[in-house]
This record gives sequence, C-alpha cells and structure tokens, in this order.
Amino acid sequence: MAYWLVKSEPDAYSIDDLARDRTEHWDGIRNYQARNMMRDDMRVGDGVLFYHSSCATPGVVGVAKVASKPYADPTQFDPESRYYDPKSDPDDPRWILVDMAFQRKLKRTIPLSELKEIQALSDMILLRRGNRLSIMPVDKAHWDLILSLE
DNA sequence: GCCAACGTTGGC
DNA sequence: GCCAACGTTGGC
Repeated sequence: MAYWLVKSEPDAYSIDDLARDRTEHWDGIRNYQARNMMRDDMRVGDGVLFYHSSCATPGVVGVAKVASKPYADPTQFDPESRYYDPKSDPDDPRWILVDMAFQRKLKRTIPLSELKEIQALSDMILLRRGNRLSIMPVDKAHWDLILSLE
C-alpha cells in the first residue's frame, strides 16, 4: 500500500465537499506527472492526505483513499467543461483519473507553516521549493509523522 | 495583488 | 531540439 497527497483549492473542492459526496472522481488533472501517478502507481485502498492550497491556511485537512482503478477523465471530451481537451483522442484518452473516497477530516488543519519547521519532513516533495505538483507520493514515515501531529 | 517557479507551446 | 514567450500554480 502506498501513500499520496493531493492538493485541492477549498474554494473549488474542499474536504467538506468530499465528506458530503463520500466519493469523487478526481477530474481536471492536466499535468502529465500527476496523471502518470494516477494511471500507473495508485492502487485501490492507497492512503491519501487531503491538502488545501491557495487559501488562508494551506495545510493537510483530512484523509481519503484511492477508491477506483484508473479510467479516462470524462471532462476531457465535454466541450462544455473547462477541462475540455479537443486534442484528446477518445480511442486513446490523454487524461486519466481515479476516484477518491472520504475517510475522515482531521481534528485540526495541520498547516504548511508547521510542516516546514519539522526537520524530518524537509525532503518531502510538498516542501520543495517551487513544487507545483497537485498529486505526489508521500513516504510512510512522513505520513505517520504528519498524522501524529493531529 | 505580487511574484517566483515551473510546465507547455510553438516558431525556427 | 532549442528556447523564448506565455499561462498557471500557489505561498505570502
């Protein structure tokens, strides 16, 4: 079992939205690295840290898990969608997603500022300068440490 | 709102 | 294949 972190802007889709929906197809990912991780590396049951970005207090806010095998992101074929990709071939879809299922909301937000102060987390991808990946792997040791801060 | 960092696009 | 221009991300 592997561990991941996904970013979401709470104005667009928050942990409370996921708590309400219980499960959500993680659509709209238009970055090849992130797509490759969903397509090639995620397995049903993998753990996911849910992270709020571009907000007053960015940080880890909940736990989810991977809830489906990878499949084609339907929004790429929908001309009405902001994620529409006219260059994607329906016979060979460019964008792949998985479903995410709600597990729980943390008792508190664990803020980015706090994670940055922890030496043992200094090599986390999330904390690397200029990191813009919206999906990234998390080491088990980092996963355990972050959740121990709750 | 600013701006650094990055990924993608497209001309050559 | 290079690289400048551009758009986006995301913290502050």
